[in-house]
Amino acid sequence: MTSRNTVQRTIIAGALRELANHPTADEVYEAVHEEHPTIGRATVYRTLGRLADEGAIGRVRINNGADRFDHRPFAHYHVRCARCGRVDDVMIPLLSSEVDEAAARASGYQIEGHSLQFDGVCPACQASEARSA
Amino acid sequence: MTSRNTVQRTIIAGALRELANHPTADEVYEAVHEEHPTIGRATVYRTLGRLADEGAIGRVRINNGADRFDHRPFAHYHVRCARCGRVDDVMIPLLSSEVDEAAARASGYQIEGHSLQFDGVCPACQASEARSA
DNA sequence: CTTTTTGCAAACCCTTTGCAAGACA
DNA sequence: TGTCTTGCAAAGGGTTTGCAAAAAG
Repeated sequence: MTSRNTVQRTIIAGALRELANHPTADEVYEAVHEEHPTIGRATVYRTLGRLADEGAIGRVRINNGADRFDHRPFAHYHVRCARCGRVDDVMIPLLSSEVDEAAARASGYQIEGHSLQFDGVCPACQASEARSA
Repeated sequence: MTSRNTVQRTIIAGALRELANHPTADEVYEAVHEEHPTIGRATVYRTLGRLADEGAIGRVRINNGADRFDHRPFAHYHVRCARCGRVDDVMIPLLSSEVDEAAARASGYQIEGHSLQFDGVCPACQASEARSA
């Protein structure tokens, strides 16, 4: 239950903070592993999972793709580019709790939360499509 | 481009119609394969994918889990039980297009759509937790 | 000292792919 | 016919796991 402060944990959390744009666990692993070749992939996956479970970092579950991690622990939505796979923040207000309540009424479930993912085309891919059109 | 009407296609679409509760491709495969042992897994995956792309059936992408298929082709939201993994429909109105528009404004993406997944505890698991509490 | 965490490799789940043979239009 | 689809097995991406050794409290 108690979560120990290991060297690896510090390194991994630090690497996540320095990596921009929602890296996947594997991207964090690559970055960490380059500086600290003894740190294994399993440790990175486990540590990121633990940090996310504890609420210290955010985990962005992507439909049909690797999970991504976010060093900022507050909830917000994300959008994924259908062309290049890039993931960005969508800083709009969270859906009101009425939506969860309506879902609870409609389904009989006890709703614990929701995830909303937008799909679209990022500015860069829009530009390159306009160019080639 | 033209989509052919093969025996397999008919069988797979039929099996999906008979399976309740959003089966995974593998569950469809199991059902189909039992009746028609020559039909392979790849065919089931490919056919379900094609049917979904054509809009004949729905594909429910689950965070962190296998895709599920729905013989009803109209869009609706889903909820997944955090305990048993069951997936059910959530028949609430779709989010207004204003939400997509706000996301477009906030992100610069050209938004093509969104997916909203609820997470919670299904009635059966609620009951079994109440019993053991 | 006790319990958690690590590192490694192997296992795992879900899905896609290459290719030759077969089925549709 | 021409081309789409099938079946098979193998490969692929992402993540988890078993286990003994090492580290944290």
